[in-house]
Amino acid sequence: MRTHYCGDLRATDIDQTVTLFGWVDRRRDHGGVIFIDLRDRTGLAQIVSDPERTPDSYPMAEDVRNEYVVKIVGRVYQRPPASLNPKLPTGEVEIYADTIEVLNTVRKQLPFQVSLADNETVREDLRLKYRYLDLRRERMNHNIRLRHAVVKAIRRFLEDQQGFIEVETPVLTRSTPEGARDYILPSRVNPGQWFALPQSPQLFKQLLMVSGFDRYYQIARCFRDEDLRADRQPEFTQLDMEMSFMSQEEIIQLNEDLVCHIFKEIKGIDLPRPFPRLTYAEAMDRYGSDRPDTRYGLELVDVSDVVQDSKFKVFSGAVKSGGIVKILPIPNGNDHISNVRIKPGGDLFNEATDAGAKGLAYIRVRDDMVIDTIGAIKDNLTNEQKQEILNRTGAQPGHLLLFAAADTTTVNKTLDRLRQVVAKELELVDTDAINLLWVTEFPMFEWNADEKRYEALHHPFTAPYPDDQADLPTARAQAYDIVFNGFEIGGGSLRIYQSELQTKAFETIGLSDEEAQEKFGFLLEAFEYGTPPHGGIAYGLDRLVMLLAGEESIRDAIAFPKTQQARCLLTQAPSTVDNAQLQELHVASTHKPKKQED
RNA sequence: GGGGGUGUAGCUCAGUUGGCCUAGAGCGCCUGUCUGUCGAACAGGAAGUCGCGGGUUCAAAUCCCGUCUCCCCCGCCA
Repeated sequence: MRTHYCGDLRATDIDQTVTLFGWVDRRRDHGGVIFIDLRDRTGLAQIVSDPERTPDSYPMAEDVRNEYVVKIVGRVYQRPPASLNPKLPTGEVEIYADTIEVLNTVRKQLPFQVSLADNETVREDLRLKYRYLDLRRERMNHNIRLRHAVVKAIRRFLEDQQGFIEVETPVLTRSTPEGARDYILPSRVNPGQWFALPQSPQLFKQLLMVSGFDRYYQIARCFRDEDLRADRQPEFTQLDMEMSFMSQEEIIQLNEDLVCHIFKEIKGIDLPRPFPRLTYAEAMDRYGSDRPDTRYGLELVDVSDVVQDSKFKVFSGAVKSGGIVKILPIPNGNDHISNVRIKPGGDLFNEATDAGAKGLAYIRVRDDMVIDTIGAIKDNLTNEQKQEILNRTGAQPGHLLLFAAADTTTVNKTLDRLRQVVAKELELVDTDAINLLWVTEFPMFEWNADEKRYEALHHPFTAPYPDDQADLPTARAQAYDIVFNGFEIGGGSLRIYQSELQTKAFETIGLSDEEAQEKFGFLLEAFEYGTPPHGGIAYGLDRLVMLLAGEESIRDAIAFPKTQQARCLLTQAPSTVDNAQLQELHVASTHKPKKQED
């Protein structure tokens, strides 16, 4: 049997006879001596075979090829001084192979090299089709093991230090309104009825609080049938938590403890405490986003009051109709960003109009603080107004000021996007920085102008601040998001635990008593039987692992992810099924496949 | 649903205004030389439905139309 892992061998193992199993990572044949890099999950070890020192193993060493699975028995030796390899943890030693046994060969040409140079990449669709080979590679092997380490750290902390217990909740559950599109499954036993896969264990974890479990967590698979992005998969994993009898402050503290524990375990970093906090209003004001990336400046400046009476109608008009005017000040922007890019047809202009803005005004600050801009702005702002704009933005010669004037949402969305584009282009992002922060005091509801109704910003079980209960539509929620370098990695809230207040919340989003009863009756009823005050949080585990791994796609944090078309290239799922299978489920497809020639 | 990008040897890519393309390079693969390499080196060799289908042309990897894949983004994702 195996006595050691390859990557663990050290000088202290010298003179030992070891048995190793693994894959041939590389083979270097010098005619008289053959080196084999043997790889297992821990790393590489150099195997040596030549006709004099290891006559028995030499014929086999000649025959093995990359990715063969072999068993090697041999003795650990100190490497000759000139042959030490400081690049390898095992680089001080090598194994003289007494025997090399091929346990399995590679019968087909490998679709890509498992072991390849750092600067080479492989097309992602190939990697996904042959994911088992991709996972053999260092990068993915590391990511998946990192993911495990994160989960392990979470479990150790929550279970061993904080008294949480993990409870599994159903994957076959019921469809609920609001939120994302559900994945649904037909019930064979109940013709015409459907299960839904959970978008999150939200309702169950609240019920577990009613049951008195007090501290629940789960590494929970969640499903949302929406279009994919680099950081969004249709099935993903949440670290889901819920606690009873804790204030928002206590929950935030416990979660800072958790996040610090994770960073300490994974990165060996002691994060500074407490994490900075921004209210939602402050985040929107300063960054135009509820998940600001604070690794760089470029804070927005509101000048609505300065320009509200100006003769430049774009500005004053926006303010008069209830909107705002804000500036994104860009130090040295004049050197990097040309007028062509700001004017119609330019990429920054398009970025702005994509966000809903009608255009993009600008002021360039030249030497001696001379203002360079279009005539309409130059002529229609008073000197006092110009001076105040320069003062507020802290403008210096070289500054480019980009203006957005519209309704508040559009202005923030526009400048948030431009802020990110500019930061990336001017390389203002400190990629080594780790910025964690809380965003608090979210509004309970958001007005949906298209559907003319309020929508829950977080979800409809979120509790308002006690002082705000009288007017729910404008109430602030006791909700909190945790943001990591501009990514929302988690969010949670205190929950409503009184059925009267819950009913009011449903009313606010236009969910009638009847509908509420039909969809959430079980929850409302549960609240009638002694419900503790409770609250919780859920983290996007895949996203967290992605960021910790330094990856830019959530797929690189998941062993077997889906493509952007929500397909699995490895198994070719989803697929068609037999008609008989459908009939059994009382289901018929209405999809008409395109004509195929054959 | 929409916008953008992509597809050429097993892999990563080059291939300019259509013709020196009978499609190249590096890596990998195969054969050989070589006893201290570690992305071994050197010599030789095999290897292509230029995503797929149509069209224009004397001539298409290159131009046009359609279509598919994968990626990024918008919408969507409480």
